[in-house]
Amino acid sequence: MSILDALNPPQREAAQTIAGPLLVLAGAGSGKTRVLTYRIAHLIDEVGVPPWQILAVTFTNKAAGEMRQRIANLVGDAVDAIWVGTFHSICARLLRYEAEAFGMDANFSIYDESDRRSLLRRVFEQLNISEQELAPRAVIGQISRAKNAMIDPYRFVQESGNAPGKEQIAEIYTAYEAALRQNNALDFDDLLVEVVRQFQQHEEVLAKYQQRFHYLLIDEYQDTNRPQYLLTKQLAAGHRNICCVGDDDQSIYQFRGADLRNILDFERDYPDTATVRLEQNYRSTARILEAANAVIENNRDRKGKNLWTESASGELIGLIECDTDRAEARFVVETLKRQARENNLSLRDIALLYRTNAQSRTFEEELQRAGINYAIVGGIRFYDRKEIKDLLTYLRLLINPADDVGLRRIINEPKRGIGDASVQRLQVYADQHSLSLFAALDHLDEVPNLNARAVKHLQAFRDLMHQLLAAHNELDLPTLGEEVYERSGYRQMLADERSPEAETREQNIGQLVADMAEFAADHDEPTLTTFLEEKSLMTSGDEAEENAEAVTLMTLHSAKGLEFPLVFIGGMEENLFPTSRAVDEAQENPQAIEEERRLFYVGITRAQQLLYLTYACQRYTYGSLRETEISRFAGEVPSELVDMQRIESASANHSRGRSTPRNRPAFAPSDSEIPKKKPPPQGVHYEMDADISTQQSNEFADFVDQEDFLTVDRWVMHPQWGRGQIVKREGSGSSTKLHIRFKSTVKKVMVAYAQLEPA
DNA sequence: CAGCGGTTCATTTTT
DNA sequence: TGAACCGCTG
Repeated sequence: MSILDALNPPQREAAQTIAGPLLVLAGAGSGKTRVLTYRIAHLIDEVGVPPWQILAVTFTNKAAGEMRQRIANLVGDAVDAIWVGTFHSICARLLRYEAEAFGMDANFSIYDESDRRSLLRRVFEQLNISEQELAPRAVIGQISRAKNAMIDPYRFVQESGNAPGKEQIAEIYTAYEAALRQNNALDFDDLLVEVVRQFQQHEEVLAKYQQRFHYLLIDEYQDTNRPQYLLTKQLAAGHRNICCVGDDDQSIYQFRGADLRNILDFERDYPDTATVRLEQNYRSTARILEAANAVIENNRDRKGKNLWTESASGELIGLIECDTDRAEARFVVETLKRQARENNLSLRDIALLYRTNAQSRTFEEELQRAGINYAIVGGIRFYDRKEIKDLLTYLRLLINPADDVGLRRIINEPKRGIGDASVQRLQVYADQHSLSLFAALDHLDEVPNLNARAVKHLQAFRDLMHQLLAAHNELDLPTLGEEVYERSGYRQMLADERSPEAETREQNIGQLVADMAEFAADHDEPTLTTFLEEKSLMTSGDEAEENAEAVTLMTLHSAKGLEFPLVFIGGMEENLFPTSRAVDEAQENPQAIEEERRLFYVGITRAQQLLYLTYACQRYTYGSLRETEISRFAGEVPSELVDMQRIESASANHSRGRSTPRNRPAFAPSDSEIPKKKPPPQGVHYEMDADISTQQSNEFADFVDQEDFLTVDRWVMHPQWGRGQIVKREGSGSSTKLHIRFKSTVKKVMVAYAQLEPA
């Protein structure tokens, strides 16, 4: 009797082939995650491998969390010692651990896209380049590409040679890297590239990890880029027990440097590779699978495989023509309502997929009109909201005061009378004396041209930061968050505004503090650094709530790895899906369309039972109605699998932009009567009760001790995770922590912040 | 220095 | 359609 008895023969082979290199080619829905988790459980429970010798790399934090949970179900607490994470989070961790050996400052900031842009703006200023003559976006793209090709500025300069404009890019790249270092900051690309480089230069450190990690597992190997590939190779060189899992047909991130060769050439890199193919699909109906196979067949650049299934044939695939994007959204909403009713589906079973985030709006509007709950994955991350990012930036500065990009962001946020002119003067002084802006604040009397008023405001800001620095050493995480919120004047600013938007922001900040509390409760050593690191490496997909009764809206990219009984893919139009870019590129290089096709393949294979493909003959783009053409991909689905329909809009009343419903019930408001309120904030954050969130923690302490519903075995409601049962209670007063079992996971929460209610 | 209003420009996809 | 940026005014 083995754990592996639950697997089919190829799955079992993949799970128990533990020595040497192993490539698992896992088709969509073939039980890939199952194999990975059972493999790890097998290693620990049946082979006796200590869990800390295992490293598992996933594509998203969410996938890492799910894998952890599923492994825990099999092996229990042993899961805690396994390293599971994304390449980026693992690299960030490595860099902090080994900062000393690597000769780095462990307190580095991690720059996201907007920080990166701000930094580039500064570099443009330095080099006297205007954003008109050179698009920052393009420059960032080129720099990023160079980094991912492991070309440093020095080599870039050498190789830029005669290509027009390259010389200038080289200059910018050099200055950009220097600026990053001055700010003690790394961008996303750096996290990977730095580790690879440092390992090359510090073999003794690499050797340590090579010895430690006896077993490596890399998921979504088809989407690894060059540095990820190199890092994998470096680490695997020790014990050579490397297991890569992937599907060349689902490679959809080549646009950001993923290299299909990593998987196609795996057997060349490791000549003694064992290869296992998982080709039985357990997810979709036969028709859906057949459609997927037929579509991907059109790609030349693939290893080739054929998924099969024992499932019933299922329904035909709907291919629906609509007049406009609005009609498309109406059709989708009507159909999902009907299908949910007829097939007894939960809203959770339904996904609306699209190529670009911009397409979500119409769907959102129609869902709102119909009163259907929805959740968006992607789009704006919670941690990208202005107020959240501002607060996190204050916190970031407490760790790394040399972070000029961060300092500029918050020095006058909220407004405290420090304008651009003053910052500019401070910057000049800082540059002359090779100081950070923060350090320059200590020499205000030496900064030329500052008037008394500016000096006063700058002093006040400096004092504020020093107070917060002191607070950082004394307070626990959530309390520090509240302190920053209060002392910075941010709370006051929002309170003064008295608008619904400000109220939402206040609630979001309440959520941030609650997150900090959760983090504190969940980690043995909750430091600000690790908190910030986790949050800056999170994606919006990681935030999605699973228990919510809501339809899921997301891009096809975000949908990778997920499955739903009912799936709609909208916008099946040329120049949208495939994108106009891909279409243009295909003129010269027919392969250019293949990544789009793989994306379509990913989309189709998300569907378990029912699949609809929809397109609109006219679509609003850039604010005006444009004619469209059906996507070539629609025609690649064999016609015998398709039920084609045209949805007639009753009258041509859509010419006014927002059309009115055809058979509008007398009692329903028309569009113009609906208050043009912004859609509710995405995700789960809008449900929070403002009154509760702004309570002080010590008021809660008394409350907590009085409340008798917070005892073991009782059921409670958590605003984020829903209903759960208390399994354990730790500590007392304001530091009381509870372990609560929710539907799919056990969470530790801090009572003082968790806003629990009896259930 | 801050806030307003006008203009311009853009849409892939995301760790 | 919108966000984001610029320049003007109070």
